[in-house]
Amino acid sequence: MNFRDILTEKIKNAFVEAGYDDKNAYVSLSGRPDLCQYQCNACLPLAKIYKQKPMDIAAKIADVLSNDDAFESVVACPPGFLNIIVKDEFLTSFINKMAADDQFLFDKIQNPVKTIVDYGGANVAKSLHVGHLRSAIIGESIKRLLRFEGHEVLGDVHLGDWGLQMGIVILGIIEQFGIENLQTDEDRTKNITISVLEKTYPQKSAEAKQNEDVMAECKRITFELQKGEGIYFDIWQKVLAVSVEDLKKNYARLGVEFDLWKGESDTRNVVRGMIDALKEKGFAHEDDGALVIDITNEQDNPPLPPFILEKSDGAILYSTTDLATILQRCEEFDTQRMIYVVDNRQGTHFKQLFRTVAKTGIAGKELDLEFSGFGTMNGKDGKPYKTREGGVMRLEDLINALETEAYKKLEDTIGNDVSDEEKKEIAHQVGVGALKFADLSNHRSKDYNFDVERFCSFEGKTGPYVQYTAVRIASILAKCESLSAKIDLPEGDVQRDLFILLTEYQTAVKGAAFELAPNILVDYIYQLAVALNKYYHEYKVATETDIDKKNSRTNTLKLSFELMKTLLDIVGIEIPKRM
RNA sequence: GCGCCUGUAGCUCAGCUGGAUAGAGCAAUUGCCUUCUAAGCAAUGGGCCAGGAGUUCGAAUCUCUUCAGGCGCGCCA
Repeated sequence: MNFRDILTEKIKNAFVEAGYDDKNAYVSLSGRPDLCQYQCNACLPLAKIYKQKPMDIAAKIADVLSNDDAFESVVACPPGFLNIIVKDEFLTSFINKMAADDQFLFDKIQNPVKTIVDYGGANVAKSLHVGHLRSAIIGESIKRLLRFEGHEVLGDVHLGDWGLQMGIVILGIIEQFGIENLQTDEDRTKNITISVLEKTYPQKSAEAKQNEDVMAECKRITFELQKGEGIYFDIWQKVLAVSVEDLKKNYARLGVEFDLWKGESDTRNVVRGMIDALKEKGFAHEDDGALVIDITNEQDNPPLPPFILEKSDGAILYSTTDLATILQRCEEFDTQRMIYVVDNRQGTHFKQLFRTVAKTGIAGKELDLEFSGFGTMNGKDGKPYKTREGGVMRLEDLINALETEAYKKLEDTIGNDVSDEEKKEIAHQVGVGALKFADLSNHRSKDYNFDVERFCSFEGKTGPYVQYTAVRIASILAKCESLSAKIDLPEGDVQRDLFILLTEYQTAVKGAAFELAPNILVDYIYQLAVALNKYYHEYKVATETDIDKKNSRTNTLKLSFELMKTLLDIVGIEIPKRM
């Protein structure tokens, strides 16, 4: 059980015993650490209900708790706060139990929910750019958070591989090589490479936007492709294979792993049946040449646009495949909850999608569909991020920049006994760690300013700071042997504060999971790193001559390190062997 | 036009189920490497929480409003 929950339970009992409602009687960390460790504010609102002075109520509660051996003191403070200090013995006993448990006494969820986190956002034939970074990092972290809580979670990259962009790319390829040079698998393997794809889409897409005829041809090819056979389909298969291989490489570099590499195209065999069923049930009808479902209601202002199943040219689009994907997931995995980690700007689309599911009852059961939107990544000027040359920055280049910077730093600080290979490995861990930490420390839904120079500084509240702290602790632990598992009462304020903070981890994890907001956890990790830096600065461990003190300190660091490692793993940050 | 989001230190951001003195990092100034790694530690300065009104014992947090910025409003994703 969570430490603060234990305290809350005691406080609640006291409220009941004193004859008051315990609804708001929860314990929070003190906002005035100079006065107390924890506080409870419930007496203030109770004053009105019971027509008593808040201080009188607080005094009664304090009195009830005066004999509880968990508390050093519970004091009523004007205008009616309860200021709480716990006994060192009580706190330390909890810390020892935490250290003895390989799950740190985490309360796993009782009813695991079958969940899919949809977070890739990657498009076939387009290289990953900084815009994909947020989805990947945030989504991966949400997946791991929920998994840590005990849910059954799958991550799905959900590739954009069946829409208009495919028509655009295919046309671009045909024009480059000639359709006669794309007939055999051998030809296609020779011509369709990742570097070709990277150039083709931006060029052709720009052209299609300018030229109506080109666009019409792209749309026609898309429509033909969606029949699932023929030369366009053959080309598409190769494009998909080449793309996925490249994407896997890039995601792996970020430490992002998907359980499912599904895409829009995977719905191609069920889309027809779904559309027919929706027509039959009278939900879908024709409008302006397109097949749509009306989903708006009177409360919507402005009215919600209709949900489009088929464009007027007969082709389907992402809304169609997204809907079909929901059905497929229910059927294949019996999914109960789906979380979409997607750019905020797609909010309306998902509102439409969820409304469609609710209105048509197409899933056949209650489904928890959530849009977990994230903000746009902007440059220093607050406008969408561009490279110096004005182009979109590729994710690969960004990671390279950070790794190079980390490598430079290593050359200055680390000894010559470290091999170049190891230096590169560390530079990679530090670079990616910096990137993830920086991204995750901002609130998910807010836009944020992307600044390579700031990311590369590696000082202060950054990933490398946290990694460095962990590395230092590991280095101390390597010099110390723990004789017994015992952790003694705190030797002073710094250690006591650390103990209290250690007990807070569960609140951070649960909060982050509940809000789908990894920044809550990242912030906790940072606080823990700060507390640990203070701790090992103030208390020497390896050089301590008092055996008992040394042992207790070692175990304190051991618990801290293990916890840090576990939490860093949730946010996808690795701890290097040395720094 | 309608809707959604944002506005907190010079800069980048936390805090937003209302609680005591609004927190970090960067930047600035100052100490600390003969004892476990200075990517560190300790300290100082810096705020009418965009403006106004309201609700409340109590507001950065809730409500209304003004201003500023971003985004979205049917066949792109």
